[in-house]
Amino acid sequence: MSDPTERIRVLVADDEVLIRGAVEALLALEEDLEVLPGISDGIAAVAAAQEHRPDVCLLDLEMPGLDGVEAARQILRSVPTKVVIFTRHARPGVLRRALAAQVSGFVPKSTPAEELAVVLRQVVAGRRYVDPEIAASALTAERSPLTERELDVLRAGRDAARVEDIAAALHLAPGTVRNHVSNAIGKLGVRTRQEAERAAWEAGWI
Amino acid sequence: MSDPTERIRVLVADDEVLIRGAVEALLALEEDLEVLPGISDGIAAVAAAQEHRPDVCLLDLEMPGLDGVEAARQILRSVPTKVVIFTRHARPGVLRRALAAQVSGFVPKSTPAEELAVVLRQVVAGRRYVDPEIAASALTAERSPLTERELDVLRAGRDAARVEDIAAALHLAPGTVRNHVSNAIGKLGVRTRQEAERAAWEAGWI
DNA sequence: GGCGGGCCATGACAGTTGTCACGCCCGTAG
DNA sequence: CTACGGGCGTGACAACTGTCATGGCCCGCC
Repeated sequence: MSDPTERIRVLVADDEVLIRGAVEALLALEEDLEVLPGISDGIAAVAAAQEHRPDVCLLDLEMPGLDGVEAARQILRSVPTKVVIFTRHARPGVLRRALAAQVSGFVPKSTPAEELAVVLRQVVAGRRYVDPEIAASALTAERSPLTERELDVLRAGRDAARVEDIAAALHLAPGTVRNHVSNAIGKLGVRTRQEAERAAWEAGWI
Repeated sequence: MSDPTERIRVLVADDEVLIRGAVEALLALEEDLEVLPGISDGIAAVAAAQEHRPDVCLLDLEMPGLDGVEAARQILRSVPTKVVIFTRHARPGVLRRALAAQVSGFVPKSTPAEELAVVLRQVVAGRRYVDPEIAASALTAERSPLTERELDVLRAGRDAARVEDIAAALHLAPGTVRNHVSNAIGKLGVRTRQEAERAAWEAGWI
């Protein structure tokens, strides 16, 4: 896989073309890396990975079509390669989800640029790399104080305007939904349902 | 300023270090560009611009401390240089604000990477560059259907939880605020105050 | 078995939000 | 001058949201 005479073949997927181009340029500076033609969305990334069989895929988390973790899952199911996720919002919950999908690396966009090539080499060599900052916060982060049902309600609330809609979607009485919402609001220390949803989202719980 | 024997000196500011590094690497490939030490926030960008007096500053719009446009305003007030803003969310209203701040270039992060150096050269040569896509949508975008007062209310609502707080901030009766909100909701075709605020924000009206 | 404790479900109640109909002021057209 | 229309400000009213007290269910533990 990492025969020293062969260069490491890297596939980069990011919908922000400017950034993808920049990252590709950065990686192309490394003599032992070969950058494959870049990709702009999750579905195309899966197809490209299957076609080119790169040594490692660098996937942006936020992409149209398929998000990075989902794309990683599909790629890893069909191609013997490694995946590194990189993302802007490094929420602990996402890290968990990514690791569950057998991703080998996880870097936030706040890491120094020089690190990136190092991480790719490590990952290709069979090791894992997780940004220490995020790893720490994922470990120290207390598990969600919210109950399963409360999470359900907040999740359902993300695409429902009125409480009554949530109730209908979950086959509950409106009062029940209000109660779960109220509990969540109390636990999260916020004042409104929307805020609770945002807070839970940012904590990576939904 | 662009003496052919001197290279163009570029200052890049972006809080996402990985991306900044990548962009710097991309620009460093161009022989006629000299990349100065990068910066991670708006305030530092102003200081760095004053110290190094680059030919052009490439500023990310979303930065902690000072946002790109505000940083541009301060830089242009004190240093003879050009500014190019680059951003993820290219809303027409932001473009207006940027141009009002005498910015010379405006590129979304979805432009192809090769463009970037071209834009910088153009700007240093005294011309302007605005992403044609955004320019078009800024021109065709109908002016806000909202009245001045309605915009005020939505603006004030962005950092107030309850309607009553908005009323207090604007020295109005709560009922009046509710009325403006209601009008805005109707005009924007949404169902709740928060949605109206988001819609107005994304349209670049507040 | 009997006893808490946690979670879920529900309805009553109070506070907040959105809708409506109205009055005021001002600029303009007839 | 008068009528009209548009924007602003206001209160009454209805709908929605968040809080609270209550009860059922399941599980672990004397």
